[in-house]
Amino acid sequence: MAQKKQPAVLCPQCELNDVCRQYEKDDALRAAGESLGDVTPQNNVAKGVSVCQAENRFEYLYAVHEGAFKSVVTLPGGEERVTGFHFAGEIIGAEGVSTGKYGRTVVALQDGQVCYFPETAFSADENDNSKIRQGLLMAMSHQVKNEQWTGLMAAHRAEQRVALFLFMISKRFEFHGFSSDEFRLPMSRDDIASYLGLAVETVSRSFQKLKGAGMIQVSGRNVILEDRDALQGFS
Amino acid sequence: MAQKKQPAVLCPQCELNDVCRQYEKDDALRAAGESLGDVTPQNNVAKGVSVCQAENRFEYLYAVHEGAFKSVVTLPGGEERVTGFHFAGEIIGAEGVSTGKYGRTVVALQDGQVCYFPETAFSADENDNSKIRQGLLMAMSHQVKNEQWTGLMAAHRAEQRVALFLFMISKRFEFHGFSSDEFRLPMSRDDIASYLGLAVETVSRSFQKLKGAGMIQVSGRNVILEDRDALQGFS
DNA sequence: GTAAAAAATTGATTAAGATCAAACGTAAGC
DNA sequence: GCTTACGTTTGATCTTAATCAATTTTTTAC
Repeated sequence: MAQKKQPAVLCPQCELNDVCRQYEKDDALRAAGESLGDVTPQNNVAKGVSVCQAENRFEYLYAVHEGAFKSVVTLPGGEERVTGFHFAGEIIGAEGVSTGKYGRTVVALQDGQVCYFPETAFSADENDNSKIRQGLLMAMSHQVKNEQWTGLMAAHRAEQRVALFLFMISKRFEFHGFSSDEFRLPMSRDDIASYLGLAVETVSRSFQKLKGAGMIQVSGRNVILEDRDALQGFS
Repeated sequence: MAQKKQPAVLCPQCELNDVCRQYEKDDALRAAGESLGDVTPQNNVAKGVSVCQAENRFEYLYAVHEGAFKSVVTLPGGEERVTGFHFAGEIIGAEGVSTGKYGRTVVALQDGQVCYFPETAFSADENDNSKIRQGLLMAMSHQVKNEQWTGLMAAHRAEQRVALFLFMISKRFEFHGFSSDEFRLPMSRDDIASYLGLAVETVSRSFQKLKGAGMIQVSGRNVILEDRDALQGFS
C-alpha cells in the first residue's frame, strides 16, 4: 500500500528559504556558494534510513522539506531513547554547529526529503555569508524553542504529558501551515512512550482517557483535537 | 553573610567573545556597533531579580558573565515550572530571536552579571555583522545542545533523573573551565524537583541513595562527584 | 486477498513515587 | 548570639504508573 505522505513545507515558508532561493537565483551568491560546497535541495530519505549518526563528524546541517524524523540517542546503559521529532520546515543537527559532531541519530519515520547545508557555510571563514547566517540564526532559535517544549514533557502526570505532546505537535504543524486540529501521527506509540519517558501501555491508556474526556478523537495514529485549549489547560 | 560567588567566565572563553572584544578593540566594528545599539558588558543582577519576562517583547539576548540563573514558565493551569538553568558563558533568551518575544522568565539564583546584545544585532538589516552572527550561531547551537539535555530528563526512574542532572551540571561547568567534580549547587531542591518533574522529597531521597551507592558526597548544596562515569552509566 | 508480523489496546498485579506529616539543619533577621 | 523562618531530610500511607500477560487491530509481505 502507498505510504501516506506527510505534508511538505513550501520553500517560500522555509526559514532557510533565503539560502536556497538565493542560491538558485542569484549568480553572485551561487558563485560564492560553489566555494562553500553545495546547498542541495530535496534529497530523498527512505523510511527507517538515518540522516545522520550520533558522534559522527558534523558535515551538514539539514532542513526537512517533506516527511517526519525522530532523534534518537543511545544511553550509556544501552537503552535507546527518542529525544525529539523534526517536521517539515525544521532543521536537523543544530547542535553540531558548536560541537563539531552530531549529538543524535536522526531517522526518517516515513519516506521524506531533506535539504543539505554544508558545514563550511557557517564556519568562521572570511567569506561574507551574512544572508545564510541570518537564516540559520532564525532556524536555530526556532530549534531552541522546540527543544524547550521537550523539556516541559517532564510533567508530573502521564495524561498531562500526552496532552502536552499533542498540543506541541499541533502548534508546530500550525506554524508551518499544516492542519493543526486533525492529523495523522507519523510516529509509533513506542516512539511517543520513549520520548515522554512512559510505558507504551500508559501512553495508550492516556490517549483513551483524553478521548473519554472529550478532548480528542483517536483511531490508531489518526487524531482530531476537539478542544485544543482544554488540552493546553489540562497539561 | 557574604553570598558565595559563582565562578565568572573569562571573556576570552566566552563564545560571544568576538562580539565584545571586537567591540572594545576594533574601531571600525565599534562604529558599526554604535548603529546597532550597545553591547553592554557585565551588568549586575541581584539574587531573585528577573533578567527577562516570558511574553515580553524580545529586546536583548543575554550572556551570563557571572552567577547562575533559572528559566521559569507558568503553565496554563497556573503551576510554575523550572525549565532550565543558565551558567557563566551561556546565553539567555535564544528563543526570542525567531519568535520576537521571550518564552521564559529568567531569574537570578544569586547575585550575578549579564552582558546585553541588542535585538538589532541579529535582525535582518543590511549591515554586515557576520562576526557577530558567527558568535551567535555558536552560542545558539550550544544552547540547543543544553536544551537537548533537558529533554533527556524525562527518564523513567527518579534516581536516573537526578544522576543525569548532576552529570549535566558537571559537564557544563567543565566546558566553561570550572570545577566539574566538586561544586556548590546554585539552585534549591525545589528548583531541581520542578525541573525534573519530581516531588522535593523524591529528589532528596534520590540524593541520599546516590550517596549510599558511593557515587557522590552530598551535604546540602555542596556536592562531590566520586565517580562521574558511574553516574553517567547509571543514568 | 490472504497470511504473518508488528503495533496497539485492555486487564491484573506489583512497584515506584506522590502526598501527608513531622523533625532536623541551615541561613536570615533582630 | 539568639530567635525565627525557610529549606531539607526522614517516615508512613496512598495513588499512579510499570510490569506481566493476553487479545485485538493494523500494517506488511507474499
